[in-house]
Formats: sequence, C-alpha cells, structure tokens
Amino acid sequence: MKIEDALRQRGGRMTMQRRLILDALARARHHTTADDIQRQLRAKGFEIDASTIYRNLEVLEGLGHVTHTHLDDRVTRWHRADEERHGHLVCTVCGAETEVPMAALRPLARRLMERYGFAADLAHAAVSGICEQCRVVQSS
Amino acid sequence: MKIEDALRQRGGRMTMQRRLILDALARARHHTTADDIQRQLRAKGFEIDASTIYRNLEVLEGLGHVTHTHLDDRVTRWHRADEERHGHLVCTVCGAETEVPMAALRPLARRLMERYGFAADLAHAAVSGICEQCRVVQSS
DNA sequence: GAAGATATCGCAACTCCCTGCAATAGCGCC
DNA sequence: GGCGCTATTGCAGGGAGTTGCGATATCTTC
Repeated sequence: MKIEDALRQRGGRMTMQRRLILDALARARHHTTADDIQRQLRAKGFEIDASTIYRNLEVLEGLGHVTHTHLDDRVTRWHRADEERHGHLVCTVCGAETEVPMAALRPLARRLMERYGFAADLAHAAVSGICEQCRVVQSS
Repeated sequence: MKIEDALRQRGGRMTMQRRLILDALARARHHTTADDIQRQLRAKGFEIDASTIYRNLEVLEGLGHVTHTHLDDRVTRWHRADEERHGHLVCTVCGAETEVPMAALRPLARRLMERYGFAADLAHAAVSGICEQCRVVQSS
C-alpha cells in the first residue's frame, strides 16, 4: 500500500480508524462528505468520532491522497486525488450544479500566474452565479 | 432613505434592529462580518441576536444593498453593494489575501456565459491557490 | 517480546450559521 | 389615535467543522 508507506515515512501511524476511512474513500464513487463516511462506517458497525474523520481527511489531503472542494453550501466534499479534476458551476437560484472541464478554467489560471505569480486551484471552490434557465425566468 | 423605501415597497418593515444593522454597515470601512456587527452594536449598548443579524443581512442582500463573499475560512464577509467589486486570491499556505480587479476575471465570466449560459459571479468566492512566496519556499 | 516515545483517538466544548416557533412590534387603514 | 394583520424578533436547538486535553494504541528500539 502506497499511502501506508507515505504515512509512516512522515512518522505517521496506520490506525484502525485510518484504515476504515481509507476503505470508505476507496469505495466512494465520486465525492463524499465526512458525514457520508461516518454513516457508512456506522452501518458496518464501526462508530468513529466525527473529529477523527475530519482530522484524517486533513492528513490524507496532506499526503496528496484526497482533495476537497466547496460548493455553495457549507458542506465540504472530498474526492480521491486520482479522480479527474474539474470545476463546478453552482446556480444560486435553483442550486443546479454543472461540472466544467479544467480546460475551460485554465486560461484564467494562466493569467493569474502571469500577473500575480499565483498558482490558482480553480477546482477548489465552485463558481457561483445564475444558470441559463433561472436567468430566463427572472427576466420574464 | 432609499433602502427604507425599497423595504416597505416589498411589504417589509423598518425595525430598530434593522436600522442599527444598516447603520453599522454604513460605518464599516470595507467588509464586515456578522460578528463584527454584533460586537459593534453591543459596544453601543444594543444587544441584538445573531440570528437577527444573519436574517437581516440576507434581506438586505435581496434588496441589493449588500453582497457577501467567502474567503477560504468559514466566515462570511459582507460588503455594501456600492463598494467597487473585486475578486480575491487566497493563499492556502500562508493565508495571504490579494485583491484582483474584476477585469482580470471577466474573460472567464464571458467564456462561461458563452459556453454554458451561466452568469458567473467571480467575486463571490475567493480563488484559492499558492502565492508566489510560498511557492518559492516549497520548491526549495 | 517488553518498554518507551509520541501520534492519534474520543470526548467535550466551541464557532459560525441556519431554522422553527411563540411573542412582539411595525404598518396600513379606519 | 386605535385596531388588526403579519413581518420580524429572540430564544432554543441543530448541523458542519474545529480545537484542547487526557487516555490509548502504534511504532521503534533494545
């Protein structure tokens, strides 16, 4: 297991909780929430404290095994780092989420690098705004 | 007072709490937080419930009097709508915030409109990433 | 295989924000 | 000016996420 080695290399330890969380992440199709993970583990009979889950997701993010993104609500979404990265458009009126390929966002990232030396992660937070349908409804 | 009229026109009422919050916003230099407002009013001897502040900020946002943005922490920042709008770059390593003019973000907004019919508000959420200094430090 | 160092866990408490509900207070109208 | 309608308030409670701390478990070393 690669992650296990990476962990130990940094003086970390492989605990049962960590293993279970890793397992839940591996099983997750797309993105998960901390609550999803807790619920899933609870269903299997393991009761793991929420703070343990949050702390472990942070550690796993440090190891580059997962990343997180924020849509326009207050729930953090977690993804395995091996999934293909993409941006999100979230409609503030109807809540619709649209995925957009990173390619569409890259020109801005390039510009921000050139002008500000800033390595932007445009997949980290959703872009909020108003989707086509809602715009039509509003203006009518 | 324009806002007061806009409020009443929609069947709203001008309460003492509303007036105080409006006053605090007028006094705020740049951006404020709900907590700032509560603290400021408390200092003047007015104790207003936090939920009242949140609800009022929401109402005022509906009237177009204020807007809010999310930097990369969990605290919502509120601005008067008459302030000039700008984007934010937030470094996930050192926390540094850089303001960027909307002009720098507009090409992406235009692209998202053309391709997805999505009216993006690129000032709503900060762009997170790694600033120049931190990038230099990391790679050394 | 046991011991020691310390990373990690669970718990409790806290922060920011949101929501339901009963009580209150603005507003429009007579 | 008083009355009734109902928007708004404060309070209590809840959800997501974070933090400090003492107890525990994992890893390293002998």
